[in-house]
Amino acid sequence: MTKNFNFIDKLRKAGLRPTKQRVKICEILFNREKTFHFTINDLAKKISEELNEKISLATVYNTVHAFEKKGYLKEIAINGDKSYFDTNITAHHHFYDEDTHELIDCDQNDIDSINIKNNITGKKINSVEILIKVASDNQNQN
Amino acid sequence: MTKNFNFIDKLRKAGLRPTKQRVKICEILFNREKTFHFTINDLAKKISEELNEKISLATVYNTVHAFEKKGYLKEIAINGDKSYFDTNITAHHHFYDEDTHELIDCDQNDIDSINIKNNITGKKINSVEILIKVASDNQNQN
DNA sequence: CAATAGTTTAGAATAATTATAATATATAGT
DNA sequence: ACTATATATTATAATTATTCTAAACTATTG
Ligand SMILES: [Mn+2]
Ligand SMILES: [Mn+2]
Ligand SMILES: [Zn+2]
Ligand SMILES: [Zn+2]
Repeated sequence: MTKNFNFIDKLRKAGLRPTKQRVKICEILFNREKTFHFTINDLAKKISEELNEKISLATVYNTVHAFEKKGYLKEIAINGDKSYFDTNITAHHHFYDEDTHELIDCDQNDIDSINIKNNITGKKINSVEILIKVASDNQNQN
Repeated sequence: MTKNFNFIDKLRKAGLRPTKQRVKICEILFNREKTFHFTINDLAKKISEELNEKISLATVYNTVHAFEKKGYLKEIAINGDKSYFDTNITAHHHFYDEDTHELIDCDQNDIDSINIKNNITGKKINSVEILIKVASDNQNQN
């Protein structure tokens, strides 16, 4: 309850109208201890599980993209299939479990900072991210 | 001409039948000095430009995936929209130009090797890749 | 409260990719 | 070389992720 006022405030500060749907999605995304990595489908499923009311899929897309634009969420590319989003908006690296298709945050202390000795001329670096793909050790050796 | 025999051989060695379409795609992909980064659409366009005959889009998809499975191509994830492929199959990092949507190989000497101090328990690391997103320096400062 | 601008929604539209099933081709065995 | 078999190609349909549309709804401002 108190939390909801926080979300309404948060949305207002970002210039987003605190609609019922946006506040609900905030609750699902940000009322948690740990980072949440999800696809739009994951989120839509969670909404229909945890909520009595439905939110239109278009609204889920719109809201997630609105949050991304305002810096509440980050988009992570894993494959060409679908987009992952991340409630951890700091610069950080990921493990991607190819068995479970899960994204896991990499502890920043576990990787030394990356030094790029030569950038493309006339361009500015916007982000530097590592993706570590892992899989079960006992695999069928083709 | 001599090149084609190489491609036929290359395909045979990988257990792929050297069909007309596969050899043609080999020519387009591998008869070049520099790494080629492309989307299926890029490749399909090149095929229809450089060839007199058409190759069905399904065959382009099938062939690219067959080559990927055999290790002739690598898939690179940039965003959730579409897949990029890479004729440079060695482990390497990329710049992604957000203005032109171009992928550029990063010289291995320009980045020190990455040391991951803690892996996920019970999992084996399959790949470690950096994606450096760059954009024009003189941008609209929102 | 009324006006307005912004939001939600169902459903249509697009775009990337994959599946289907008929036809064609490559290859191994004769 | 001819035939049988497995595999590949193709046009087209189907699927999936995402975005668009336009009408109904709602938050904010005065
Ligand atoms: Mn997006
Ligand atoms: Mn693929
Ligand atoms: Zn993360
Ligand atoms: Zn490359």
